Amino acid sequence: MSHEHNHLQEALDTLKATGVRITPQRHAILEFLIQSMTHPTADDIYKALEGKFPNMSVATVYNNLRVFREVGLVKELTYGDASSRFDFVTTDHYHVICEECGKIVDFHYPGLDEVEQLASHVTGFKVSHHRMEVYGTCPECTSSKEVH
Amino acid sequence: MSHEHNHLQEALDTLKATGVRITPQRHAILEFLIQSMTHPTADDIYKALEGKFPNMSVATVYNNLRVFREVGLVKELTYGDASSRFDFVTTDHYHVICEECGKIVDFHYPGLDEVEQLASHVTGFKVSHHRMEVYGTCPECTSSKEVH
DNA sequence: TATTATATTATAATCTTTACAAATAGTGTA
DNA sequence: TACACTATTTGTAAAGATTATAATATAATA
Repeated sequence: MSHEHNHLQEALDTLKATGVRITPQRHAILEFLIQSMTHPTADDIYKALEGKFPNMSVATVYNNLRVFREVGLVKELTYGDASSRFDFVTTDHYHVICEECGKIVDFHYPGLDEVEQLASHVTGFKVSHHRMEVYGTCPECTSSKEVH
Repeated sequence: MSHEHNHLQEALDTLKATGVRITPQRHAILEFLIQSMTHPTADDIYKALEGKFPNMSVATVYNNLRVFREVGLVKELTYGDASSRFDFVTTDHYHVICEECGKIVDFHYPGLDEVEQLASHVTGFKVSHHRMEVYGTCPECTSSKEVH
């Protein structure tokens, strides 16, 4: 049984446990998110599935991404550009983003608990979580800039 | 000479040094950003200045915020909600955001250089910078939830 | 299989941000 | 100070992402 299949099954179980109906569209969106390594936008997902679901509405993609987010299956990433990107939640990881080509690469790092603790101490907030992204230039863009 | 005045003067010097013209609108936008503790949206700024500049266009606000960002005077913050927020750059700090009322509070923390280094090492990226935000509930919202 | 609430679809509407062209106003120089 | 040159502002339109709405279709359950 592959990792992808595991993730999908767990996600479906989560939906069932939360009383969220499992429709073909939801199944397909989840499947696509899990196997996708590219942190797609809502429109990416819409385009990727229009072969399988010629009649699917963009609203369906947005609706279901919101449902998945509320249930905790999916994280919404808001960077500077126009549209949000969506990431299936697996283990804790952060993102490095290439400022040239927009590529997003995962990297693992132990959770920044001490930052949360300091923030909580200084501001009096009850802290729930944090987000962090690192920005730079990916190896491909670096090398293509060196060639003249 | 107040801190605000200092910041404003430095900002104007930066503009002059970069060859960016200093217009009344730019002056006012900068002034508002510096004295504002609320990380305003472009529309907030537009509304705040429409008394002083009844004819100012929203486009002017956006144009100038982009100019300030390019010159490094202003940071654009993109959170989950619809519109970007703008922050006058002073010293390095991070933000805690209240998930109940949206309040944004600054806190200082030594730069997370080691995270950047690890990310660079693992992914091969040339890292330029990072962003981080902490989320939680502010003291006011916490106490108002406790009362029944 | 029948029922019922939930999900999907199609479309319109909203909201933020950008593009564009014409009018205006800074800035350096004579 | 007046001129000329160019950047900036303005007003409006357009683009793009996301949400709202109402009618239709469908998943879950007995």
